[in-house]
Amino acid sequence: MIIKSNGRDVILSNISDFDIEKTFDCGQCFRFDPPENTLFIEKRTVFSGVAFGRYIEFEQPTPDTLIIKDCSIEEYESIWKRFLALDIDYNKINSDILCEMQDDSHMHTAIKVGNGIRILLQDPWEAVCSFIISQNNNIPRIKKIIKTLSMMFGSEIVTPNGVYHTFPTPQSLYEAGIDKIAEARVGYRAKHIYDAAKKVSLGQVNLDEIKNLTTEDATKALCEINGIGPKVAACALLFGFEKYDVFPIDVWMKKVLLKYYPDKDIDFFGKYRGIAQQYLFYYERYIAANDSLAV
DNA sequence: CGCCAGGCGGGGG
DNA sequence: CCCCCGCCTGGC
Repeated sequence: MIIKSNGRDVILSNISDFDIEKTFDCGQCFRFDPPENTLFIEKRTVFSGVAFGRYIEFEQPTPDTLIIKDCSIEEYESIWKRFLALDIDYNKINSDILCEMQDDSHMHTAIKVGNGIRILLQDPWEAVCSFIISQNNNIPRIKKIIKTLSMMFGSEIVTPNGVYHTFPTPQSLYEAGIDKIAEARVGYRAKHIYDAAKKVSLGQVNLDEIKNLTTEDATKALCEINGIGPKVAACALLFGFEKYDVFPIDVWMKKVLLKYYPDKDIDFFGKYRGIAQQYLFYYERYIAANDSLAV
């Protein structure tokens, strides 16, 4: 990978195993979108949004080039390289997954189809809160709720592309209270979001410490928050705490397990089972989407 | 209208 | 201990 700056943007060339569309479209992140005028059918190569308190725009004009707009090399190195997981060798991870799974044929196909997906490293609090919101909910509505909460309780970022808002801090949501949070149309999740905000604000749940715990202990710690169970904890740990050995099981993964792996247990998927899960998840939804187009 | 959407918590068996 | 139901809301 070659890192260069043209004085305005950071330009990465010779990148591999990175697909911006798959990465931002696989249900792990709710705050990045293509420009509004992008047609659904065309390949989407530009995604922009807010993370870590900043507005940022990414463009992948060719498979091996990534442009990070209005960004210095320093900012790339300290924030976006980690966020996009560009410091991680996915070629090696993919072969490790296949090796541990004894070259399982379904996994082989899923990796082929999903190649380029990267597990983003999002802000821990944002991941916790976002996946509390995700329970019993669909992606468009999750996105809408997070946008509303950010507008109500985040701080404003003015950009040439419009006004954006940072993700609300635990403190701002704690101060807001359940009733104000409920005005974002979050439904019964208001008390869950509030409980999370309260416990994180008061230090009853320490997200920095959770980072250093084993996956098992980290899961227990997160489940102290009302509204966090095994599924939400697993997603938060995978997408916000760099825990690759969790295995979120949702309705899609239940289908996958039943269909391809009826007699396997979780250990079969190896130490990168969180990433393996993401490939299988993407693959199953890809098949479902193609089936519905074919009819 | 009813059902469902990337679950969880509480109650009853 | 496990199973199962209700839950806010919006889209179909």
